Amino acid sequence: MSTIVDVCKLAGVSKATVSRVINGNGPVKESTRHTVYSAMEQLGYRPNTVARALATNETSTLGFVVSDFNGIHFGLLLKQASASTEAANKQLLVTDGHNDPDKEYEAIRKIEGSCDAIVLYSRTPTDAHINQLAKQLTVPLVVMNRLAPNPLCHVIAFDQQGAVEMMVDYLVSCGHSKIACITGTLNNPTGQARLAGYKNSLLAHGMAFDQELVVYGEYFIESGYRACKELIDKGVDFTAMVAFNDHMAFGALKALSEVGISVPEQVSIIGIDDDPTSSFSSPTLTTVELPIEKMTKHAIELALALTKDKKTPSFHLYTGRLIKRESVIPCADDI
Amino acid sequence: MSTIVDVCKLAGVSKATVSRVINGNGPVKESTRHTVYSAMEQLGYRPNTVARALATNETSTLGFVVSDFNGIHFGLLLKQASASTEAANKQLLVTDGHNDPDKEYEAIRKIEGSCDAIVLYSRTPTDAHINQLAKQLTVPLVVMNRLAPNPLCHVIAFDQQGAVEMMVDYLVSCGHSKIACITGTLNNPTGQARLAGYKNSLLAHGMAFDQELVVYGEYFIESGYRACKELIDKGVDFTAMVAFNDHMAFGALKALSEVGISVPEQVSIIGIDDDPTSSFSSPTLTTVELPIEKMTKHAIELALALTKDKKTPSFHLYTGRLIKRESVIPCADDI
DNA sequence: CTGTTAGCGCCTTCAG
DNA sequence: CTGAAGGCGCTAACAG
Repeated sequence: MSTIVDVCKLAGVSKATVSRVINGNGPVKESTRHTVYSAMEQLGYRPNTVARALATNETSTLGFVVSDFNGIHFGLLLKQASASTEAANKQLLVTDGHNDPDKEYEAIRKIEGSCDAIVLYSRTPTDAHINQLAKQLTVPLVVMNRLAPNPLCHVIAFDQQGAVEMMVDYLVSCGHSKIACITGTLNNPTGQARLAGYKNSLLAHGMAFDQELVVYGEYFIESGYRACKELIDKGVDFTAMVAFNDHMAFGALKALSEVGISVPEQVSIIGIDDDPTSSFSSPTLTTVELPIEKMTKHAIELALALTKDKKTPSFHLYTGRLIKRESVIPCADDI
Repeated sequence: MSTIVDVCKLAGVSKATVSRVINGNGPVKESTRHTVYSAMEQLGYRPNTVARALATNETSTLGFVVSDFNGIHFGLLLKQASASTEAANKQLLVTDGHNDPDKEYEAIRKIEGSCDAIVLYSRTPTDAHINQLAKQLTVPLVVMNRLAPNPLCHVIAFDQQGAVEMMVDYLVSCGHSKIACITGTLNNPTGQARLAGYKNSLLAHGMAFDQELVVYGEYFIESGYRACKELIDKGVDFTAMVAFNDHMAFGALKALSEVGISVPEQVSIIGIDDDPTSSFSSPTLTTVELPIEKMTKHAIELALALTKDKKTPSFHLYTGRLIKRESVIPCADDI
């Protein structure tokens, strides 16, 4: 690989001049600029990224950490992240947090030195983790998927509780009162907020919270299947069901159809995510859409901006949107 | 951020010594090693990744390029890629090729300088693209998803044609003869090989290829829906259907159910991918599983090995595995 | 076992 | 408008 010195020799100029034409800054006479260009071309010269990073103290890459590469929104998330990053002519360094706050912490500290800012999309870390990170990190941090503002870092949030409230409200407005719930993992803020939304909406409608109607899921399709089966096996009576994501709703659909319970005639179902498959299940799934792409775009752009100049920590809340499809209808038991 | 010099001063030793304890190479007296360690700790010192990369000419990161972040296997792929990479204590620099060979080429040239080897998982590039890359790249290249050996780079391949042959063979063995086909995009080797598999298997069974039975899809669920609808609208007669991936099969399932054609009683369907959802559709989907994780692991490990010492280009072929579920049954028309 | 001395390839004042 | 020189932080011979 040829270096800047090779270009210097061939073009008969100094490193400074070559550097100027590479970076398009500083004044260079048109003619010398030209000779330098052709020298570079002749040599197939490409500036060394690493050397440049060392000299400028800028890597021109953005770190992106997700809790688990195999997560639901992952494709969209990275698609958008990559688009926004490339639009700014930067690179994306992505890392998997392995759904474990400690591993995630390690992962972040590891990539810290290779990027100019970090965006964290994760469900696992506690506030303590985040705070520690924000304090230790030498690069700006933008956190997605937190529930509350943080005095130490910027957060792009989604109103998890509000989304589930929206779902339950809708079911109630359709006359349902026996509303089952398949939760997600409850050991993190997202799951907890969603469950709070479920309880809260019931409460708001003067309905009692019944533990028996609640089964535990883990966001995967199988866990929705299993959870719903559990409900059926226990003989719990319900006319509607809230699933903490679309995939689990699909699993529930399967469990219900296996025992001959028809959706939506006997049971209405609603999910969250607006997974692409939701328009193609039978019946099509009523759900709440998360503005993942908008949020991601925002996060990346914020992170990019922070590499230029720090701002005081901000908080941005996004909300979901109800998408009505076939899986919810008025309650048949309704009197 | 403290540098190696700060550690030197505090520990009262030279840079060389500090470097030795950091890298655990070269002899260092136990006691001085200890003082250096505590100095580092006291300062919260962390070696500068970029500087080290410049000095060693090794970035300890691996480039991974996918044709599209929002692709089907993407989650699993990156999950495995990240696992293998981290196992080797390296980082993953991923890039989206935007389903366009030229953009992809640019993307690769761009990350080239930031990694020690590159793994390319893509459908779009032609052999010419690959060859050009292999020639120009200054780091080793491992390509996944090619169909044939390449004299210039290592390839980890999947037997696309064989997979579809397997599918058609199975349908034929079930007595089907009017077998429709929803293709994927046909402007790349994968789609072409799969279509060749379809034709080839028919031929092998002495059956004629009928263009009317073939509709064009683009791997998304909607395109499967649309393609199947097209078939139905045209009044084409078929008792079985091959879809070039599971998602399109789901779309087809929807289209069929909308017009009251029951699967598998009236039409059998088979897909490729073994998508997690395939066990939960109604009916569950017969499909061919791709050993994506194995292939990815292999690719990463090979790439990692190549950073140590180059080997002469190799070719590794993986094959699919038929997974029988409910969506295929013997042909009713069978006499 | 440890220190000295060059670089790695580029950017960036500061002179001219 | 251009060149010289120092430095980014670390590694790696080479001496001692």
